[in-house]
Amino acid sequence: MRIASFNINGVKARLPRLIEWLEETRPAIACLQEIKSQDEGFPRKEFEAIGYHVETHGQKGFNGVAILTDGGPAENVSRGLPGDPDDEQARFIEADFNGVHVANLYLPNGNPQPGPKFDYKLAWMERLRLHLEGLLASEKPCVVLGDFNVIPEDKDVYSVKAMASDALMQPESRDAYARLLGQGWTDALNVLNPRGGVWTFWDYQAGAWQRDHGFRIDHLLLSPECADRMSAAGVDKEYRGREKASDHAPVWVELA
DNA sequence: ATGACTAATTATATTAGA
Repeated sequence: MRIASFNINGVKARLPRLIEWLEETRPAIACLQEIKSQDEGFPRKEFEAIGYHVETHGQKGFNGVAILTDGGPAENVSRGLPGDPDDEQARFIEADFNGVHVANLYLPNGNPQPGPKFDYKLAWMERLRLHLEGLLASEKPCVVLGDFNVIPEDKDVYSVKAMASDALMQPESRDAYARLLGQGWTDALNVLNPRGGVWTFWDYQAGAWQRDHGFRIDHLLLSPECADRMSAAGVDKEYRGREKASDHAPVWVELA
């Protein structure tokens, strides 16, 4: 079964591209970030028409995540990252489908740094770490995926110099990501491409796509139970080059 | 050193993204 993640940068602006991608690659589970839509405004009928069930966790204007499942509804759907009842940003949704637990996240960007947005990012990552402890302890097959807004290592960015002061690759961001992996998660794209050079995001500006100025910030973390079943993982890079594309490309993992 | 794009919003400039 294929499990995919796609930061779509606006579900309404991306609708034709999104339907096209689902029909062409047909993931069993598709996790979306940056739907930029409230739940009631999400165009669910268009997805249901091609056989997907829809679970959303949205808010007005920005953020927002969704889980699409092929041929049946997700179960045990839970919205919001535990640990801070005052956090109103819609960045996390998790559910079970086909015997796998998927946690879909849109981690805060954190720019500009230093500042309150960076503090929020690091606090969010600490909450995530605590929550993922529990998922690992369950010993169920789990995939934690989405837009992590972290460039894990220098090999994951086209230019270290150009991004040096960005929140995405500050030591604090990288340390927090490394602590997650240290719990026992497998970074699927990383283990299959140990030398790096794999990008999932290309900025709209300055011809970044044409120059291949990208970086890897969309990740698929597999629990040991899932890592054993991984048969392939990759980036659907060509979708970044299409008309009215998102600035992210989809990422996916195939589990036996 | 700066700006470049794109999407959404009680919009015609601002916020946010990365």
